[in-house]
Amino acid sequence: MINFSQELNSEQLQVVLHGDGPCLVLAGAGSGKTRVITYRVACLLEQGVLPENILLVTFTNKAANEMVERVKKLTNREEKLPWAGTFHSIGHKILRAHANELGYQKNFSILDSDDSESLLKLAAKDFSISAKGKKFPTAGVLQGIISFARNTEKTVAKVVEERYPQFSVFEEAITSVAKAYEERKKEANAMDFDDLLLNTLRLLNISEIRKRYTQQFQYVLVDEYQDTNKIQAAIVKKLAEEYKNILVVGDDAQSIYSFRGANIENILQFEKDYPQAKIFRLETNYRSSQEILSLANAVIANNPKQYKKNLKTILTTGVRPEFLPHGDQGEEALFIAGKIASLIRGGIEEKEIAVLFRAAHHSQALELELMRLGIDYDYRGGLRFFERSHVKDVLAYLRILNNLADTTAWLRVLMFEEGIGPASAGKIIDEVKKIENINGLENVAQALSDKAKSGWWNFMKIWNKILEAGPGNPAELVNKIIASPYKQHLEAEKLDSAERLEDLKQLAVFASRYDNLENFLADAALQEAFNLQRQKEKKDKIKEGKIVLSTIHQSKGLEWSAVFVINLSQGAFPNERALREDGGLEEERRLFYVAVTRAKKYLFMTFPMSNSRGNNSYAGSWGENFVNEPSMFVSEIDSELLEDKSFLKNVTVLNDPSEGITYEREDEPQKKIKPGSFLVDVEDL
DNA sequence: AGATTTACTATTTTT
DNA sequence: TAGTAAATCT
Repeated sequence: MINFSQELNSEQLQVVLHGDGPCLVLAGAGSGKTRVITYRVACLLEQGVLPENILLVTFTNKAANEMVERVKKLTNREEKLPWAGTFHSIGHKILRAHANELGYQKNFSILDSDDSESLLKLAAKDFSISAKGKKFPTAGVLQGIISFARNTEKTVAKVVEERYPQFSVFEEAITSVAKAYEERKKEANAMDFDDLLLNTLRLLNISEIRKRYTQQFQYVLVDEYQDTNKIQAAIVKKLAEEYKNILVVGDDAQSIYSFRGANIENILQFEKDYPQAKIFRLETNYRSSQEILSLANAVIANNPKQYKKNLKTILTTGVRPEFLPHGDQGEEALFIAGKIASLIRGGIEEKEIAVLFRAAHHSQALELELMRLGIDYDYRGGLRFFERSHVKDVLAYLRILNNLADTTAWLRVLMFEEGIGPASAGKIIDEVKKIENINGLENVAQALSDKAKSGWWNFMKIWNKILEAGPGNPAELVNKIIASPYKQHLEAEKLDSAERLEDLKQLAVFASRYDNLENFLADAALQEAFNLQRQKEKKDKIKEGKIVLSTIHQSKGLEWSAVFVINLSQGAFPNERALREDGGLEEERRLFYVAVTRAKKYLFMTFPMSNSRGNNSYAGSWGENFVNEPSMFVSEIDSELLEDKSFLKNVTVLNDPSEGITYEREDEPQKKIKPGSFLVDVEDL
């Protein structure tokens, strides 16, 4: 038996023991909400609830896997929770079982955002008109519009009107493109990420199917509820219909995904949907020191629309957070690298240190510096494994094998054959539609020009190699592709082909966990396999910890002893583009809140006063003006809360591009410095 | 016409 | 860097 009262505080215990019926848990940052859900699940299992009767929805598959592992340990059971995962992976599981009912074939493909963008491009081709010198939105923008519309249950026209008024002349055309896109997807027997949610909801509207699942899920638990959208909220509401044991956990102050249709109002709506809902508050912060928490509270207080929370903490370190301006990004990087080295010397473990930033490319200068100093880091901002182009190439071959109608997969593998461009690729795809099964591919060549034909036969060489493998063996399939002329293609085209081939061998290792192509492809698309692998890697390297570089979005739910939030200049953070959106400033502020509340003991906020020309940096660096202003969030912090008060109080950064920056502080006379001439405090290194 | 090469520009966040 | 538009090649 688990000794709950010993391992949980009284707030947490309430939820774990009494979380039946509809429950809304308002959990502040660092209040142990993951812990509460984990223990709640363990508690249910100990009460004899069967694993398959528990639905646990988390924000990432990784979070789900970690929770499941902890539950296993707590309860000393070997069995997994079969229904733990993201909305997308759970939706997919349900859809697999009932695809036919919605007019899909069971082997449907999942389109990631690149795939759907390329399909959209095809769909948009017929509609690309320009009006009054205005250009039709790019595929990326179209995707944003259509996806947002679907996730918020608004019409495309309405979204254009509200969020993209500059394209209002194209309202009708965009609506037509959206329709054409839907048709293309259906033809390709494919679903995009939004479909995984929308179609799940459609299935649950069929009463026999709904019954089957509502009767199964005695308990429904949802983490990060503040970041769910309308569709997701509707899905869980349906699934919990029978038993009404639905427990949602969230923090409105940490809602950072509204660009994806997430809706904080879901929390308010929950209370309306279940007027009898129990409301729990977790207001004790176990993570951060009082000093850090005060700073976080001071900033978030500027967001007027909020649940009132009264976060208490039990930790006081006496160390205040620091705000540290530097000359430019290079010096910022140098400082951070030096500080990290001294923190490590001071006894803080590498894995207890993180550097957080607003956008993936903000870390570039820092990465160079860390590499130079030989500090190893784990980078979470950039391309993930399954998003690398060569991995996607290989997956595309497998997708075709699994679903011959998969247009985007075809486009991908055909376009890099010499002699085949968009036109011939289109022709081939049309020909393939006429074919009954994969053996008929030989005949496609007839419709092609001589040049395209040679490209086609090159494709067929790879294809025939793939067919040597057993169809039920994903690992062998991957290995066949590595052994095919695709390898020569990589070697000819890419300078780093050796590394890429290594990746592909890794992919074969992932694949060996599967005996079924469909499941392998689905997990790859939903990033599930990758996360499992990452966990394994972590276990292997438990001793040689690395510091973490991450976007703030990806740092959600995590914590470190020391956290750097970098590039705190106006325009970079808050992000200039985000500010243009409705409610953008509030969301950026919540993002800042998330960033600083990741820190347990030490928080450093850094700010590059200038961007050197040619440096890959943000706002203001492009024209002549390369002087930054500090982030407005910093001015929302009472100087009493910071370490170096004098600096913050009197710094004035003036726009004087030719001369550099003029600044003033209490303890020094006015100083003028040209960009690039700043010196780093040697003590810090 | 369709494929390929070259020149140029713009970078938010993600299941 | 990577994705796109324009220019050039076949």
